Amino acid sequence: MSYTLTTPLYYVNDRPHLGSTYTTLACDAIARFQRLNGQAVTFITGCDEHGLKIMRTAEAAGLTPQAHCDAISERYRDLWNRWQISNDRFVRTSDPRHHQVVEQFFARVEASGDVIEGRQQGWYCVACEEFKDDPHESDDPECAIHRRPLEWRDEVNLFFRLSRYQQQIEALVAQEGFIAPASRRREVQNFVAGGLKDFSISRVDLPWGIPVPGHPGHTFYVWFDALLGYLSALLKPGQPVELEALLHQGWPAQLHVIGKDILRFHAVFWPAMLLSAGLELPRTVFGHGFLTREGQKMGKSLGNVLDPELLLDRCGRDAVRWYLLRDIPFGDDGDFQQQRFSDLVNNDLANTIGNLLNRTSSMARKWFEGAVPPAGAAALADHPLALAALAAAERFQQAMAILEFRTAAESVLQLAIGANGFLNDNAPWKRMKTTGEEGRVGEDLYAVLETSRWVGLLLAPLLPDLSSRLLEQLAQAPIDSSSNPLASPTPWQQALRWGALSPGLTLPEPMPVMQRLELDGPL
RNA sequence: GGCUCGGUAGCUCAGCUGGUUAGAGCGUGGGAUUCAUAACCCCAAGGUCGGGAGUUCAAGUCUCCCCCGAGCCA
Repeated sequence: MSYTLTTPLYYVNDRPHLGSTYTTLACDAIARFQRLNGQAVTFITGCDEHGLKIMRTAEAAGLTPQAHCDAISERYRDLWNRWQISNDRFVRTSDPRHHQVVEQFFARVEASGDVIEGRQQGWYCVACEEFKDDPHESDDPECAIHRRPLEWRDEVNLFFRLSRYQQQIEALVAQEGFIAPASRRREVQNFVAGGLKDFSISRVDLPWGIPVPGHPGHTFYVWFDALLGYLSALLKPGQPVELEALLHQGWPAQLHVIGKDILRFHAVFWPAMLLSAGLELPRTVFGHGFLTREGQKMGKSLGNVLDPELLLDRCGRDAVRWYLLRDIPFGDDGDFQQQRFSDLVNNDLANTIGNLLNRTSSMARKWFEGAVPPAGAAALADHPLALAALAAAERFQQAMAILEFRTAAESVLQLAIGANGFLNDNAPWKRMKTTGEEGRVGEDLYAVLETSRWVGLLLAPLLPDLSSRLLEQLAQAPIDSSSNPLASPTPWQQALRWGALSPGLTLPEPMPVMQRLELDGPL
């Protein structure tokens, strides 16, 4: 059982932004979920470091391209560490071993007869690293996306014969589940139906790139080389570079998670390259949406960029993860709204989930000698909260499996809401005043404590930190979702059994597991 | 210009193959309560389901036209 998933390899043109953080957090939740369910996960992320744009950015900063890439990629690595991203690999395309992978891959593609020489003529946007098909203006065309002047190119390049794969790609793209969410499939299908054209895979006079073997003066086009990073990432430290070996250690990838803007590269060009090289295709390409902020696009010109480092420092991992995963439909565009952000975090995490445990633990400690009360009938599988917990877990599993984080989060939240309601209905604080009712009170408290344990468990892939704190308050070991499982069923799966909380267990002093977010002023 | 995806309560969204009084969360207003992180629980407020026409016994849910937003291709 092996599950490989990837984030895009982030282009090191600039420091990490919220978009890449969003993608990476989502992948992290998926990776953790898969591990908890027994999969041996290889979670890949990394940086894409070649190309003219990088070279110029480095130049402008007075650095060599390598020094620039070292610095930026380090920021990514550092940021992911601080977010506690559980990636297994961090690949860099300037790594010498990646060069070897690219060379071997190219040799296969060339052997398939898919590399030809061609003349590339047209307007080029350095920021996109793409030729623009047909800019209207004749004199000084601009890139519509970057609003920067296009550069005229006329050079002899190597081309990949994408056109030969027309039928195979058409079939692939039409396949249920290959492109997700399904709403994005049409767009790609239309593009493919328009006829695939060979695309250039090399550049001349671009020193910051991987030299094309047998073609002096040519370096590989960034995208050709960057996509292959997914393969390089599978190499183990010190392992000799051999493409064939990767087939036994994680390839094909189960899932590429990307932003919707690069869907075409992943769903069309990449599979064709793999077909040409005789390698298996990834199972799913998921193109998620973009984040806006208070209804506006984030951008330097607007000065409204939300910095992930600042967000982390001021709000913490749990809050941001919860908001992004629980409130923004994964796949669609989403809007970051600060008011809603703090409302949701405070309501869901602090008030509903945190306070549930806090109030129950307090009562148990006060009336049952600081310990988990005797379970009695509450340990039975037909207890209303047992049924609720089971139903929530099922819904959670189903939703996570199809990347519907919102539904998954919602199911956990509903479980906690139900438990709060249960407490109010049974009012143990009232009952406690009547003699002879302790047994019943104990059962009710046990049921809610047990429910809280389930909440803590289910939260593990989404909010590993909060999950640990929740479990700690229940004297339970934290759940490790960052390393691959050794046993089957996994400890997590084993823990998801109603009644596993031991009566008599000493409860630690209640401490709020989630601080309310008090943001004065905009982030 | 062609195509794709959206337009449902103040906000973010659910509403499967058409069928009882259109739902949830947040926000707002009221009530109840004291175990708890001024938390929790209950109740309410009514949105011509973007607009128009059509199909049907019946349409938010299908068809056509139009308007608005986002995007892809030209």
